[in-house]
Order: sequence, then structure tokens, then C-alpha cells
Amino acid sequence: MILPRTFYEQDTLSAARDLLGCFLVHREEEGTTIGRIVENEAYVENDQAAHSYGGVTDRNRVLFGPPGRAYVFFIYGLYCCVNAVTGREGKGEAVLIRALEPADGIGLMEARRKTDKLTALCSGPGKLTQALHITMEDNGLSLTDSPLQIWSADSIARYQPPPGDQVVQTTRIGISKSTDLPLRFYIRGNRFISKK
DNA sequence: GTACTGATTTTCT
DNA sequence: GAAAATCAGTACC
Repeated sequence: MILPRTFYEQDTLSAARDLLGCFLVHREEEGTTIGRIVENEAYVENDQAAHSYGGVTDRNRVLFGPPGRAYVFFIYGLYCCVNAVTGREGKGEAVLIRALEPADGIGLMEARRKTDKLTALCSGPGKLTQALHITMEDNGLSLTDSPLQIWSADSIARYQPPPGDQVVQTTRIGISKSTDLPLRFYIRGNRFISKK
């Protein structure tokens, strides 16, 4: 089933942990692409590394809106990254989706990423948005009621997560501030994470 | 295998 | 004007 809005209203750290194993789904005319979330990072209130630090701007407006929406941003002149807005409305908290295990629409992902190496399709925040064709057009979409959705971990019958997956909690990567906060989560030993 | 660099543009100071 | 929640290619073990 699609994760309900109440899921996103829980505290951001719990949401990040619970999002591991869930499925990010993008339905388009061209086809549907699906990946299992295996790595993410939380960005929270009073967090110097968060885009919401410093208050509302044109770019980060969606972060301060209701939870359960997609916050997409453009970075380094060529990549997009996607977050799920979480926690209490107005705090500017979100979970950055950093890596997926490809689950469906793999042919489309290969064409978009121009590679057929499975581990290269979605193993990074900029790669997975290419593979699922998530762009600035998707910024602000409701993850509970739009072509961009997140499904609970047990909802895709033919793709059961391996039993006994363990969650690792450690420091975030690719940032220069607040590098000591343990806000990155990933599934231990998974081949598809962006970096060990 | 690891290390370094260039691409490219929006955003805020 | 500098920095940015990145990636792919190249060089060199």
C-alpha cells in the first residue's frame, strides 16, 4: 500500500529508519520505475547542513510545507536530488533518498542511465533521480496522491526484502557542515548503497 | 583498487 | 563571487 500521510508526520529520524526497505515508485506514460530504498539521510531543524537552515527561500519552500510531499532540488548545475518532507509542518525537516535497489522498470533505467550495470543505476542521489526520471517538475508533489509515490516494504509481493536486514546509522556524506551528526541510514551489506 | 579533476548553474552572500 | 545534500572520466598504483 501507499504510505499514508500520517507516516510522514512522525519524527524525521523514525521516518528515515522506517523508509529503508520501502519502494519509491514513479508512474509515467513511458513506463513505471520502482526501486527499494536502501540508503537515506535525515535533515532536521537547527541542522546547519539542512537546506531549511536559515529560513524559507524560493528554493526550499516545499520543505516548510506539509509532510508527505517531495522536495526536489537542483545541484552542481546538472543533478537533481529527491527528499520526502517529514516531521511537523513548518520545521523544514526531510529525508534525502540516497540509493535504491532497482526493482521494476529496469530496462527504462538502463536506457536513461546509459549503462546496464545494475549497481550503477540507482546507487547515489543524482543517479536514482535520472533512473526514475525525477526532475524539478516533481518538486512539491504529494507522495500520497501523485505519480510519485512510496509504498510500504511488504506491498510488492514478488520482491520480498531479504529477512534479517540490519540498519546501520552513521554520519552523513557529501556535506561540509554538521558532519558529526549520525543521521545517515543504510541496510548493512547491501550492494546498492552509494558508498560503504 | 584509490585519488583527483572537470562539468555546469542555481542560489545566496 | 563562492559554494553546493554529485558523478564520470582519467591517471596512477
